[in-house]
Amino acid sequence: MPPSTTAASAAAPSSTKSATSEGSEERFLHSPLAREVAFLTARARGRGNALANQLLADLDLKVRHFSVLAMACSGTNPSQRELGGFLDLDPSQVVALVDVLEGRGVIRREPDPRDRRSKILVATEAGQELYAQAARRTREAEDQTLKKLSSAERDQLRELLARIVF
Amino acid sequence: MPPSTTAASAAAPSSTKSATSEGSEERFLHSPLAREVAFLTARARGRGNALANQLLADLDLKVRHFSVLAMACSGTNPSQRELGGFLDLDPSQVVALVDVLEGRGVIRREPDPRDRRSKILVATEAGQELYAQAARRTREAEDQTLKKLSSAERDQLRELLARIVF
DNA sequence: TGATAATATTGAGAAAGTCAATGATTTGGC
DNA sequence: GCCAAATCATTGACTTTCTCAATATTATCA
Repeated sequence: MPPSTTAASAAAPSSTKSATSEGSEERFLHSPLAREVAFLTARARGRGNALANQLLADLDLKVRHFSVLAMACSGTNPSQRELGGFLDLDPSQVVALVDVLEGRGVIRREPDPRDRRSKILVATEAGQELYAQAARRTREAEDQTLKKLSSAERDQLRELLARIVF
Repeated sequence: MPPSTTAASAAAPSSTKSATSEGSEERFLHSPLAREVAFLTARARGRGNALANQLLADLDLKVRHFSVLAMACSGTNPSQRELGGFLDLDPSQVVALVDVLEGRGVIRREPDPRDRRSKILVATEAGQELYAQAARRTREAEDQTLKKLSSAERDQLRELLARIVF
């Protein structure tokens, strides 16, 4: 038996080209998925990540490396486990990331005076300098992705996101 | 020669256990990274995804499958290429996802009357039913992840995110 | 018509994520 | 103080996801 609904009855994609740079996405803007914050955050993260990775490329960094470098520069002296918890990384991923950054001489593993199992991450001088350069680029990336938002709206977005993830 | 800066001078993680369920993250809350929306969206996406995947598990769905099912159910009749663009998926990933969903009989590839290269995605009856069940679960997941936000704040968050990703 | 581009597909390889096992160490109960 | 259980970093295997190039079919357009 044939399905009750006949498909492909509403689409008219190729006729009108949008004036802006966007393609045929207006059609999907009112779909239920486009209202889910899970979808929206996934897309925001995807776009932001891609742009940031692009801007960090000439420093041989990806956002994942930048994130651990940033934490090593933060003065909070995180252990690897704490870092993994904060960045949502498996312990094994942490050692891999720390290995490459330590291999580049930008961070160090230091013994934790309170617990000899644990290792504390700190940035070297070179690490601080690299972080300074990288942070400029990620700020640029953030500015770009938030360009449609006012300063107040950016703070608002930050605050709302912080409320749901902490 | 010893390094100029002595590390591990400020941490006191294990002494006070937080009253809530969170661990030692308060220490990192004022780090620069915690103010970056790239980081916040990544974390939000990670948490949301994990919870949604959990709630969808008994339907043998992940959010990635749910997303294409949702679009197939939306009445917008997306082509595979359009779907990939909207969901930030490589064409090859789209065919893989569509293959499994079509194999389960919940969506169909239909010929695009305007372009015989392209294939349009529509949901079957079984697909609509599966989507109804799945959507309940993702709504539950969203409600859970946004539980600290008022209804107005949720709308605000949705609107701000939509502005930056569309 | 013929050249160029776009669509879905395949396949290969890299990157990222997941998980279990292990040695060293700490913690907590006794 | 001692022993069992838990925790931390690490390794290695494995799965999933991502990325990219090549291809056959079909559209577009000069």
